[in-house]
Amino acid sequence: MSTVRSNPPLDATDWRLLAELQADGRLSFKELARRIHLSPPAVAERVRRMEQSGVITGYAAKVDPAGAGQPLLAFVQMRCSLGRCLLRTTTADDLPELVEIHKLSGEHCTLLKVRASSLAHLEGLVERLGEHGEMRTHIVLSTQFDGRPVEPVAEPRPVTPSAGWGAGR
Amino acid sequence: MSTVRSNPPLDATDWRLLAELQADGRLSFKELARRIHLSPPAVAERVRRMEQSGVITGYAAKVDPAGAGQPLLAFVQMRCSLGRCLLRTTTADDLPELVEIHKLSGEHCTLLKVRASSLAHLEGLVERLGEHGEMRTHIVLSTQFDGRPVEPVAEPRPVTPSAGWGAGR
DNA sequence: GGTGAAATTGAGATATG
DNA sequence: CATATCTCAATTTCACC
Repeated sequence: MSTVRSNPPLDATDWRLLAELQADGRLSFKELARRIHLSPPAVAERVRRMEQSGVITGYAAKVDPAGAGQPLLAFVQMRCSLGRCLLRTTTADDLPELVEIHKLSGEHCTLLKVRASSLAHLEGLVERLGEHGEMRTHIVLSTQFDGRPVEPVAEPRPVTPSAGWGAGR
Repeated sequence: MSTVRSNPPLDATDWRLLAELQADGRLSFKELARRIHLSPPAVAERVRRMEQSGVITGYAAKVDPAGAGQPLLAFVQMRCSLGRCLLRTTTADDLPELVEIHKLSGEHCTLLKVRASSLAHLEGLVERLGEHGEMRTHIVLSTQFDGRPVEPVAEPRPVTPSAGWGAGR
């Protein structure tokens, strides 16, 4: 509801809670409290704060696309033709196989992640997408991992500047 | 546990359950039953079957990466140098910002999806990845959607073959 | 901000029709 | 597959530290 604002940074306890809840979103406060050595009310308050601040956006069942009949995955780089841009001429309901849309820097404007049930299905899909502009399709042969939980990252270490170039300003 | 086998195809009721559970993974059987007009035990049996057959792989809290301090997203196409392949010289724990790894057909062998807390962070990360081979980085400017639920897709319609070419075999 | 304990509410697993 | 009962567990709210 509220606009995006910088939330108070997450501490180590919050990250432990997030790790547990991303691995199993149905854990009770009692079980969570046991795992991170805190009391259930304390856990409940932290979780509620992360829910209300937008860090936790919801809870979902994880579905295996292959198990659900969509074993094929591909990425499609697109450069839309003027007036035929996919985002302006098509709605999400028309393309259920489209699972991600990102606008990119660089020479191709859009990156699509698509799932399909068969090569024939993928072929038909690529045919349809081709109506919207130039594109380049990459079929995924295997996936090492996907949907990895959000984890804390190390603070950015400053890049060691080459001697003689000094700081950027 | 068991090997991947073709499961009995999902019917319309299963897909409705999956839609509800992907939108809210904490719904009770009672509430699920109310929404799809079925009895709680019937719902429970369907959900259990999908869990055991591997269609539903688990339940997870959804975390907003930006809210968790990682607002930047990028895709990195890589062609690993021989003997320096990322997958063989690095472990997942060393690169928490790496959220997806896909091996691709085409001229670049690998596509990485990475998250970072800042441009400085991303810069340092790209520097590290560069040690493993030739690469091409695409920064995401905006995301229309991501983590879209798995939905039923229309059966592949056969591509209309050009007259005069006949069937493929 | 976290701990402890009690009461209320609700979920899930039966057995039966 | 629907209905109904039962048993068990979790959440919430309070007072205290």
